[in-house]
Amino acid sequence: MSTSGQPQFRYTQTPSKVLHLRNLPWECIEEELIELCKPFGKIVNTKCNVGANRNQAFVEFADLNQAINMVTYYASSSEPAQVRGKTVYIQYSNRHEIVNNKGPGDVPGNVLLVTIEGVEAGDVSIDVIHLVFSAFGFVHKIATFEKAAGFQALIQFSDAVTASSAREALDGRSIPRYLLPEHVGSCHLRISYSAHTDLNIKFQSHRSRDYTNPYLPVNPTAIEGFVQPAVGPDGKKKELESNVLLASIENMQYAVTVDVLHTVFSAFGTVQKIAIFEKNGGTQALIQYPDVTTAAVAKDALEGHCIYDGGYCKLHLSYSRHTDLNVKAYSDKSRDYTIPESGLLAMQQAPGVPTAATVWQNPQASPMFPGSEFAGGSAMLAQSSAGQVPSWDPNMQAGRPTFVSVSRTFPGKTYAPSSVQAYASASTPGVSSPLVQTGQISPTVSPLGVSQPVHQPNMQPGGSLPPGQSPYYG
DNA sequence: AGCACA
Repeated sequence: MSTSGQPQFRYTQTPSKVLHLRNLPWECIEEELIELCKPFGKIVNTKCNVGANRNQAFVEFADLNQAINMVTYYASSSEPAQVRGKTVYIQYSNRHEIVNNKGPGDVPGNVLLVTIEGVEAGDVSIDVIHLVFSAFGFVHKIATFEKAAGFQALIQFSDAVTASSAREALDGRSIPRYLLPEHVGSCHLRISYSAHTDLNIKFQSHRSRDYTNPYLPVNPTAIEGFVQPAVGPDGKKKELESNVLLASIENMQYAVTVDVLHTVFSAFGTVQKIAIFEKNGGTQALIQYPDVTTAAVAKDALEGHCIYDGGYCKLHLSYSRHTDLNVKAYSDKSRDYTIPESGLLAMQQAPGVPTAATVWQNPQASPMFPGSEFAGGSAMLAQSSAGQVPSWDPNMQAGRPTFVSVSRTFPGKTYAPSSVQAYASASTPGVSSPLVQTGQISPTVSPLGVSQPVHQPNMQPGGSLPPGQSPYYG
């Protein structure tokens, strides 16, 4: 069944109504493809900006003869096919139809997902991002974070039209050099659409902003300047407490699923959300409780204990810097128990950020806050007039007008007052969970028994039960 | 300048 493999040469290729175009300018847009091809027939589909360099494209004609016409025409023409002055090479595609799988990032929305390539998180301040994107309209909110893909930002506009104008203008372009630190080489913006419609910004911080809500509290850790481990009265470092626990799972010989974790951690109170992920080759999980107290009890009770008998899946717990996980409601790696009917809702959940089953934003996550001045000391804050779309010139030199120094308060356009309500909804559901007191958890009694005694792995302090008891995940 | 990975 190996049909591929043989290199196809121009003269031996079987005709197809799909043509493969190479050597296009990377900026090439569909209109230009159509312009080039439509003299030869009816175009029913295109796919442009294909390939690593985004310089290839496919065009599908309604009829095979139309494609043949185009190929034969340019095969004997003295004028090569051109787009923007570049010679375009045309051949039959080795496929016979274009499959347009629009990824989630291609569905227009009011929130953009911007990947800033070639920079570290610290290189591009949120003010610079705000400045750049404000050129296209009022930026409501920005959340930045680091992912495998690199430094990313979600940028929320009023509507999809504004967002798409920003995308059209900026995708593939670079942030002007003068807005970047010296050491940054190139930094291309890769822009797609997020499925989010309204970002949930909890704090104004150096990595997230809500420009619609001047009353939003400033990240407390930002005010302090640094997130430094608090020092207890005894002078020892005290962990910052949190309602979210970070569990590292050691010696993970058996599958640890969301359900298993839910069972284990529910013994101490309502578990709101769980996210499992891989880090440094190990498995970790975040478990969110409604409050710090519950988390503290669970942490103390479970620390160092094993999910399975025999020392398997040993838990090490610490407090996360997260306070509210933003997870898919229902996936194999995450669960949001605060959403009713999460099984159904899971289908509609917004996969705003690609690649990960779990996504969370944390305004407090970075340990550093640059400077005491809240706006990060940036003198580059600019307030461009919302709604206007200045032309974007990446070669723009410093010293251009438009910069005004803006105070360290946030540009206080109070738009939708309704946005305030959104924050109220971010709190915990009104489930008062009966806490299992620490004292009640004898080291020899499995807390698992509390909730789901049947068919669940045994929570053992150190494998002291009779050996040979196998976990139910075998 | 050489085939789409959503």
